[in-house]
Amino acid sequence: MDISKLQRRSEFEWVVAPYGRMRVPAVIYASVELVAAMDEKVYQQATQVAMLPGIVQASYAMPDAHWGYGFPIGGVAAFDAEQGGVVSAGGVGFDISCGVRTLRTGLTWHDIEPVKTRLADSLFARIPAGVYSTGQYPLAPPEMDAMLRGGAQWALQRGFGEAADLDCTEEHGCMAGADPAQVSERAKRRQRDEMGTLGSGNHYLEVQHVTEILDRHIAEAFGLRAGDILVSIHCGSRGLGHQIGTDYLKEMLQGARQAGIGLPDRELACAHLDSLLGRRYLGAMRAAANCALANRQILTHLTRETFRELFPDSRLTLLYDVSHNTCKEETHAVDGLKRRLFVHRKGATRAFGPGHPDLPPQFRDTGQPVLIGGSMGTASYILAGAAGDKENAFGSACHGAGRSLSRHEASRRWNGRTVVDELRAKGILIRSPSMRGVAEEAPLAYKDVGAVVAAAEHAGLARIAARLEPLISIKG
DNA sequence: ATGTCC
Repeated sequence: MDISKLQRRSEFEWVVAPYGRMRVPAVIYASVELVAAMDEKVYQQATQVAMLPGIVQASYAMPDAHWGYGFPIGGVAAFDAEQGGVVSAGGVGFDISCGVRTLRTGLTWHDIEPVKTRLADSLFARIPAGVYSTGQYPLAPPEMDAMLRGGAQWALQRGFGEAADLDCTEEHGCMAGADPAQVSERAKRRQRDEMGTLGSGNHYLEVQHVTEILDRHIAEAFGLRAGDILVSIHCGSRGLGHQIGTDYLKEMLQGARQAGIGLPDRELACAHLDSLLGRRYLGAMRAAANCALANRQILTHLTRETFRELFPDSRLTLLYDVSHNTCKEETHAVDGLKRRLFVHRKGATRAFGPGHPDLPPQFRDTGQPVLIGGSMGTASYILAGAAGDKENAFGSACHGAGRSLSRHEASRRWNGRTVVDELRAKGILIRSPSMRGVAEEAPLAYKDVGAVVAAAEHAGLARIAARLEPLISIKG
């Protein structure tokens, strides 16, 4: 990105003042190196989002931002229904409510290392992964609707997981306002056999160890110590969310034309929040969020079963479950006035800080855990939301390393088998049904996650608590 | 991300 087009408001904050059809500024949080390396498309997309009706305060891009469909991945934008605000399917993303959950295992590196190969093979045998994978829990229509309404709470009632898991899941495991009637039959049909599956692309299940504690107070509150083994699960709403995105994008393109919303880009198709179409999308999107929550809950159950085979006394407890592709109705202070806003976070994690009223009691002192997955074979980080009195980007942070090369370019440059062998030499075991998928996810196809989280911290979005490195990665 | 083009 040409940084001469940006004003540097502070060391890690870059601003495009409104010009042309922009209603608000565009703000990018990043180091000079990250912003210079960003695709020009991020500038274009962040400024075009700033043109949408009812946008409040600014259009934001996180340090891991890259080119997405309509909105940048790593984009945050909030809209006010009373000021003609909109909801956009492209502003949530196709993988609705994709997210990360991290479990503590009570085990240490010394417990895992001798059985690493067996554990990798057991997990790969138990966790369905890959684009065509199906699970063991087909859902007939009435069950499908119950799942779409109940999310992780539904999963718990069906025997997947423990009651305490819900206390450590955003929305307490169930997104309110889900309306299965707004989800097409086609979307439900696609999901029928996909519950409890990881999916493909950048989705993974990783066994990780804590290699560094960077904030002793937060780490202690999160129950993390150096050498601890954690399991992180990154996945979303599979075929259902994708189909909902496809269905509503098409409707929103027609609807925007009829509603007289001038779109700077057809990929920014949207509907007024107070319109029937806008409300229908929100009902469907929230149902997809429950699908993702239920999916991660089932995968948690499968993970626990696998660990119990090798470690009969192991007890896996949930640290937290966060989504990073959402639109949520939240209260935020804008120019000193509290307003109800619809906050789109696409490839961006909610990062509410200490004292935020929406957080469960155990996170009131620290702020919520912000779970940042690196690329395959590289570090992940656990952060905590920043202090509320200087909330940035409506309480949001980055979600991962962010791509630096396209999938196509990555698969051209690397061979999957070679990538697996190189990581094995570093003590990291990869299990995947797709060597092409592994090539697309090669570590060097992503930005440096360490630089991304450092920028997030310096920009005041969140505070780094712990660094994790992978031992085993089950890839889709 | 995705029955990787209904």
